[in-house]
Parts: sequence; structure tokens; C-alpha cells
Amino acid sequence: MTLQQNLEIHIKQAANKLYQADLERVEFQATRKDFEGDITVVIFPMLRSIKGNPVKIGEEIGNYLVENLEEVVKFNVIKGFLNLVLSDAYFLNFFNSVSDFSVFGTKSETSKDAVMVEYSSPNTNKPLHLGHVRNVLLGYSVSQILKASGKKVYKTQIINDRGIHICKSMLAWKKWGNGETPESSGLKGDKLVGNYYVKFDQEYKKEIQQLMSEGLEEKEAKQKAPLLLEAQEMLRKWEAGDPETIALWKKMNSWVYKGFDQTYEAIGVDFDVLYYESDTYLLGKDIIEEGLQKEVFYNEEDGSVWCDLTNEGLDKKLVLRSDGTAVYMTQDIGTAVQRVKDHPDVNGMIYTVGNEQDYHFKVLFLILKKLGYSWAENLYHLSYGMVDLPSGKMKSREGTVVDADDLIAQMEETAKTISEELGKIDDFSDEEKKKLYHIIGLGALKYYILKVDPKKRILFNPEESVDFQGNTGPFIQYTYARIQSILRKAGATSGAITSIELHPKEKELIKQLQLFPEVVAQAAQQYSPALLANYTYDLVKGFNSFYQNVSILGANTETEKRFRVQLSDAVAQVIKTAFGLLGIQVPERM
RNA sequence: GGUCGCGUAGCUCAGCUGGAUAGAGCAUCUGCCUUCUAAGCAGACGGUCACAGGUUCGAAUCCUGUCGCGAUCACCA
Repeated sequence: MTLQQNLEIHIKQAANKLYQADLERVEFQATRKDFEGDITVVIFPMLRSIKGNPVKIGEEIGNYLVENLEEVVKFNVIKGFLNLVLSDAYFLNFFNSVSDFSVFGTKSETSKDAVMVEYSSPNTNKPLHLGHVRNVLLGYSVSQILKASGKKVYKTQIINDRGIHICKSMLAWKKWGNGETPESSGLKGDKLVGNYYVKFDQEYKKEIQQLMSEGLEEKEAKQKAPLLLEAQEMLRKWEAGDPETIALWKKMNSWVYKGFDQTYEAIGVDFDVLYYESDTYLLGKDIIEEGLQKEVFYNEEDGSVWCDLTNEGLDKKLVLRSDGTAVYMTQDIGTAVQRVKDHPDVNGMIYTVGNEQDYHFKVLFLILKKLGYSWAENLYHLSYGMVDLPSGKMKSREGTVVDADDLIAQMEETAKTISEELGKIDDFSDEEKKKLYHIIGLGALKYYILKVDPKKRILFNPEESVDFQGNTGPFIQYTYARIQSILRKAGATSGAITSIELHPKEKELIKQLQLFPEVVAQAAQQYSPALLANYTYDLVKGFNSFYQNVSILGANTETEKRFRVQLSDAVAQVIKTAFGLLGIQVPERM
């Protein structure tokens, strides 16, 4: 039983004995810093069943608790707030009850039901950029958080490896590539292919200009430009299985995959299952047929198939074209069903996709529910805001993107500059230094992105870059490294300490540690890495304050020293766990 | 125009299932390294919580409306 539950029982007893009143529930909150106390009972809501002065009621309940609960040592009442001071023994008991802080707050047993988390899902015609980075970080972190909350998780991505946009870069390479390969040019495969996507767009625009100068309307010019017609022809050949086209497609995609793998590895994310659009783009048609029979869908006169969602406050949605070909929605329905076929333990899915697709997923989930799939109740669109630049939207075609690899390199460079200025790791080998810069640079980037609410759009200014001080990843990593330094010097300090007078800073830290399991649970429930980021920051702030105000290794007694080392160790382990859930590593020294 | 989201300090963000005097970081300014890592600590300065109503003992938080920003409303993906 938690303290809160215990308090609640006793407060209800008090209300019953003192006022013959039955309280439905008791409202608690953390005591504000300006007041003495560890936990606060809000009296106001009780006034509904207990008539009287809130201050008087608070005092009477406070007295009852002090008399009946050994954990409560004293109290004060301000307005309608009953602030309770808890005993040191209570906090020490909690601290000693955690047998292993390295797994504190996480669950190892996995539930039978699995959840599939989709993230990244790139197109294979251009390199990953900052937008993908946000996506990947969110998806990966949420996967970690769900695992820690006891769920079985499949991490997946659907690779958009087909379509007209892919043909564009293929065509441009064929025309202007002169056989260039990653080996011949030394370029990363995804970069190389991306260059041809840009090249296509440049040449295409030239053709449009040319046609317009010949008197065509812009719309017509865009449709009739020879390059576009050629790309469309290429797509037809691809769909027909033309060997030469397929061979080119395979070759160029393999370059891109190599490039992606490098980037994913650098970021530190991975996947359990891969889906390729070239395999899934024809899925879903059989389900449309089923849906027609179940009368979830209906036919228009031209043969197209629709789903009427007007009763749900949405529009009618096309699910199959009049020529019988699939649309985006058809494919997504089919893919979702396929995933459950492939992994029968999947009972829910999370789609990490930008908020411009909010409507699409609303409709998709609704249709899947109407079709009667049991798992359709557990679908969630992990929607996030765009990452914009001061100059506006990022556009791959126009080359106005912050490239993921470049960004990582830039963050590592900043980490290097700062580390060299500080000169604390001059004895590191070059290899160790490189690894450290990577951990710190990436930590800064990941934390910067994950600490903000996914819904909000991020304005990223490459000029100002990401901070390394204050509420940042490196600040937290630094605190971890600092604790490790103390632990190296402290030597063995095991053995529970049961009676000691707690310093206020120590008490604060234990309180903060105590919150961790609840924060993990909430982060899982709300799919919110930001909650964990903010928690970790508070914990670290608390530790640094403790560190600067209290001597750990220079404590007055050996017992005190042992306790402070143990406490520091526990904080470090929780930092490591929390950062692990964000996908951020921590260094032993920095 | 319909729908969805966002609007909190100069800047970046917490807080939003209603509770005490709205919190951090950056920036600016003061102090603190002969003692455990100063990527730190202690403090100062900084607010009409977009605006107007409403519900409530109590509203940044819930409801309605207005304004501003963004997204979306394709037989595109």
C-alpha cells in the first residue's frame, strides 16, 4: 500500500469519527516549496460533506493523523491546505525498500498483447532530415517507454519505396548520372539519390518555364512537361515488372538503404519489423469487398467505393477508385490488417506521423472500427508538429532542409569545442573522445526535441543551434558523470542505513525518486517522452543543489557518507534509466 | 468557408483530469572554484497566462465567442 492510500483511509476514518461524514475521495498534492511539509491534503472539496471552517477541519484531521499514523510527525494548516510533515523513517524505509535502483520504475514482465509502433517511414528518394529526426526520436522513445511499462512492442517502419517520386530520381540518374555510384563518387547512397531528385525538379521546372513561354497555362505545362511524362511511363514499366526498370530500382534503393542504416545507427534507433510499400500497395482491396458486403462501404454509380462518415461528423471518404485501383486509404487499411496477420499478438498500433495527417488517421481508425476489428479500439496516432526553419517550411526538392547527418555532425562538433575548452578529458584516447562527443552531441539534440510537447511545432534555428547549458541533455549527462566520479572515489558503501537524520536536500531527492514509477506509467499512458524529460531535469536540479550544498565524501560520520553515496548512486541509476527511455546515453566521464 | 491544433516572461518551454503568491532554462546583472567535475550552485531582474464573457468557494487549466498563427478538407501519397 502506498502512503497516499494509507493516508486516504485514515483521513476517511477521521472524517467519519469527527464529523460522521463519508468522504468519496481525498485530494492530495505536493506541498509547495514555500511551506513546510511533504504532502498536502486539500480540505476544500471536503466542505461538500463536512460543514465548517476549513482551517479548523484541517487542524482536527491533522491532529488525528499525527496521533494515529507514525509516518506523520507534524502538520500545519494554511487556508484550506493541510500540510503534513512525514518522518525521516518513512523516507528511509522507502529508500531501503528498493532493492535495485537500476531497474526501479520499470517492469520486466511483458503482457501477452503486443503493440506495434510505426515510425520514420521514409521515402527512398532523399536523405533523412530534421523532420524525420523528430519522428524517429518520438517513435523510438515511446517504444522504449511502453516496454518499460510492461508492454510487448514491435518497432516497425513502412518504407515508401515505390511511386512517381521514386521514378523521378531514377529517371534523373539515368539521364544525367553517367553511371555515378556511391563508390565512384564517395557519396552516401541516400545523398546521391537525393541529388538526382533535386536535379529532376530543376530540369522539370525549366521545362515548365519553356512550355509557359510557348503559351501554355501553368497547370497544363506541369502536366505536359516531357520529363513528367517520362517519369509516369517509368512508373508504368515498374508496375508491369519491366526487368530493366526493376533492376535500376533495386540498385538505387539499395544505395539508399545503406545510407539510411548509417543514419539510423548514428541516431541510435532500430526496428524489429520492416514493411515495404512495394509489397503492401496492392493490399486492402479484398477488405473493401468485405466492407461492401458488411455494408460499411457503398458503391457509387461509376463503380468507385466510399465510406459514409457523415454520421460521425466527417465527410464521405473514397476507399477505391472507379477504375478499381487503390488509394492511400485502401493501402493503409490493408497494411493494418496484414500486420495483425503477421503478428497475431498485436492488439494495438501507434502511428508516428506528422499532424498534417490528423484527418487521415481519424478516418482510418474509424473505418477499421466499423469493419469490426477488435484491435481497432487500440489505435493511436502519435501526431507531432512540423519542424520549421526561420525561412519557412523545409522542402527537399528545393534543398532547404536540415540534413540529419549534417546536423548530427554539427552537434558533435559543438560538443568537441566545449569539451576541449574545458579540458577535463585530455587523457582520453582519440577513439574515446570521438565516442564522447557523439554521446553528448546527440544527447543535446535528442533532449532538445523530446522535451517539448509533440503537438507543438518546433521552430529550429540552425544559426543559434542547440544549447548545452541549463535545461539540456548535456546538463543531465554532466550530472551523471559527476556522480560516477564520486562513486569511483567512494569505494564500497553497501548496507542499508536505517536510522539517520535526513538533510532537507536528501529528503527532497528521495521524494523525487519516489515519483519515478508513476512518471513512467504516465508517460506510457500519454505517449509522452516530454514527461520523462521534465522529470529527469527536476531530479538532476535537485541533485546538483544537494551536491553544492552538502559534502558527500566529506560527511561528518561514516554512516552519513555511506548514505549520501548510496543516494547519489540511486539518482544516477534513475537518470540512466530515464535517459534510456528517451534513447539518450550517459557518459561515465565528461 | 468547415474541421483540428496551437497562443504562458525579450527568446525557448513546463504547468492544463480546476486549488496556495503562475515555474524553469537562455539572455542581462550579483556573488561562489587552495575542498567530491563551475557543462555547476546561490540570488536579482523579468508576466494583463492572446482578448471578452460564463461556470465555481476557487480558472493559465473547464465552457462559449472573438482575434492571431499553423495544418487539413483530392479518384495525390
